Parts: sequence; structure tokens; C-alpha cells
Amino acid sequence: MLQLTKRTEYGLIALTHLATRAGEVVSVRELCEAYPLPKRLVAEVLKDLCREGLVDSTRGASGGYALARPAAEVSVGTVVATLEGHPSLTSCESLGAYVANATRGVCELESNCPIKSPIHQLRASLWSMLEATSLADLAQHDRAVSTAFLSR
Amino acid sequence: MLQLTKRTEYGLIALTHLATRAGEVVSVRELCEAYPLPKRLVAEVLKDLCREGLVDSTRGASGGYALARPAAEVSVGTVVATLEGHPSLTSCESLGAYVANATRGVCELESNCPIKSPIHQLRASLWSMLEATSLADLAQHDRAVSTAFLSR
DNA sequence: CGAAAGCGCACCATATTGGTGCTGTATCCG
DNA sequence: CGGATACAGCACCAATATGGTGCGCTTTCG
Repeated sequence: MLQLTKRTEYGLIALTHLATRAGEVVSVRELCEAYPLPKRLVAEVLKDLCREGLVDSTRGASGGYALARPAAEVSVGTVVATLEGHPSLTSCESLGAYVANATRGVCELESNCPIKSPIHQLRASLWSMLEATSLADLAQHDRAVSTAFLSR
Repeated sequence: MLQLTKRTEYGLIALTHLATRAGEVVSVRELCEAYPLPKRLVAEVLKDLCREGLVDSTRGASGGYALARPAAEVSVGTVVATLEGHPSLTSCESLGAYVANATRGVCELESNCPIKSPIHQLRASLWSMLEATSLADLAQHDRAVSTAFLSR
């Protein structure tokens, strides 16, 4: 499906919340009191984000997480890529682009795939939209976001 | 995952092929000889597209499918929506936008969901990209597609 | 008539997703 | 010191989505 996973959704919500408290250490408990999210899963996601260096963790009582970088420097695309890999719309995209010339795993349709090129364009556009939106944008959610892409 | 399903992928390939043979009736067999696709599944997808009025079917020997409308008038968005529903990135999006005020099924985060608005923007942008790309665009796959969206 | 091709409906194996259990370790505070 | 709080790691599970198949029926061409 053309949809973000819950993990990604929770991750974005958590990171956005962290963005509103830059510098502070926020516990998973606080996050789950602010929004009705499954605590354990959110913790799991934060752990992943920590491993990937997007957040810093502090252990022990009064511990928690904090953004590792300024909110404006973390794009939604980075978060998505971290939590569910690069968006690649079609399978030949992912195989073609990332496995490249490996004997196994190359898109069987290869050069005669009739939709490869335009779909690639769409994917690139989607990706650049995600890249162009930062956590800071999400944080001030009344602001118009990526309006450039809406102007047609 | 932020990815189209195989069904959608096959559907786009099939429709694009049909676009190159406007007016003619093309059998599933021909499609699967042109590209290495699982025949039965492609047939299943074409059936769905037929029910939704995107293609016309002709039964009997020398039967097959043909585009019901000019390729330029069928957007990728329409195909995606037909085969896997509207792209809605987040679950609160889909619940919020389509179930609206129903007692059950409303996004629990509702108004305090911190990422709703910007994600909605992204979704709208994605959607308009899909809408702006037609089967005719896919058919002539060397053409630049939706470059407007790449200009940032 | 018989082969080709679509129609309908059900069914299945696997992968992904969303979520939980449990144990361990670090840190704060009284 | 000792408990309470909170992250770390690992494994596991149920539900759902996905990709794909079986099979018999109907329609049409030659």
C-alpha cells in the first residue's frame, strides 16, 4: 500500500514532539501521555532512531530521548528512510536502483519495462518532497508545507 | 510501506501496453508474452479494472481488453485509487478524511495530532503528482514527466 | 464442435505489521 | 543503600496484506 507504517507514523509524532522541546530530555511515558500511542512500540521505534543517530538517549530515572540534531536539519525523508527504507513505489525500482547489476535480483523486465522511467520520476519527486519537509515544519503544523509542490 | 503493490504495478504495465495499441483488443496472453508477468494475476487485475470501467473486455476467442478511454485521460492516480484505494500516508489521514465524523473509526489523535496538517499537505502533493501523470505519459516513457514537481 | 479467452469465486502460503513478554542495566532520589 | 524509573535487547505472537493458484463456467471465433 501507498502508506506509511504505524512505526513511521509514531516515529514522526514522537520526533515532532521532541522538536517542540529542543534540548530537553523527554520520556516515552510523557509522549504516550500526550498522545494515545502504544508505549512499548513507541519505545521500540525510538530505540531504532537512537541506533541510527537521529535521537540521543539518556538512561535511568528521569531519562528519555532528545533530538540529536536541530529539527530543521532532519527531514521527513530521513525518518522514513530510517524506519522503513527508501520509498521505491515499484519493485523494479528498488531492485534496479539498489541491486543494480547483481546476477540475481535484477528486475526481470529491465530495459523493456514500459513504466520504469516515468515511475522513476514520480518516485524522485515524492522523495524530494519528503526531503524538503523537516521536523521543524511538522512542529509548526499550521504553516503551509511544501506549497511549491502544490502549485502545479 | 511506501510502495505500490504488485497488482498496481501489473495494472500500470498492462494499461500502458494497452495504451500503445489504442482501439485494439489485447489478450492477457499477449501481455504476458510481452513481459514476464504471472498471467492469472494480471487477468485478475484486468478484471478489476474492467469492473471499474477503466477497460472494456471482449469475451470469447480473440477476445481481450482495450482501454475504455483515451490514454491521456486516465491518470496514474486513478489507477492507483482503483487498485489500492486513495494513498493516505498515515492512518489518521485515511480515518480522518474518509470516515469523518463517524463515532467509531475516527483518528484518536484527532485535533491534537501534531503531524496531521503537514502530512496532509504531503499527501495532497503526492496525489496531485499521480493525477498529473497519465497513461499516455507512461506510454512514451522517454518523455520527462512531472518535471514541475522536481523544480523545488 | 472445440479451442481460446474472459468470469467468478474460493482458497492458500508467506511476509509484513502491529504489538507484547521478559529480563537486564543504568540512573536518580530519598 | 535500595527502590523506583526508564532505557536496552531479544524473542515471540496474532492479525492482516500480499502475491499467487485451482477450478469450473460462459462466451465467442473459426
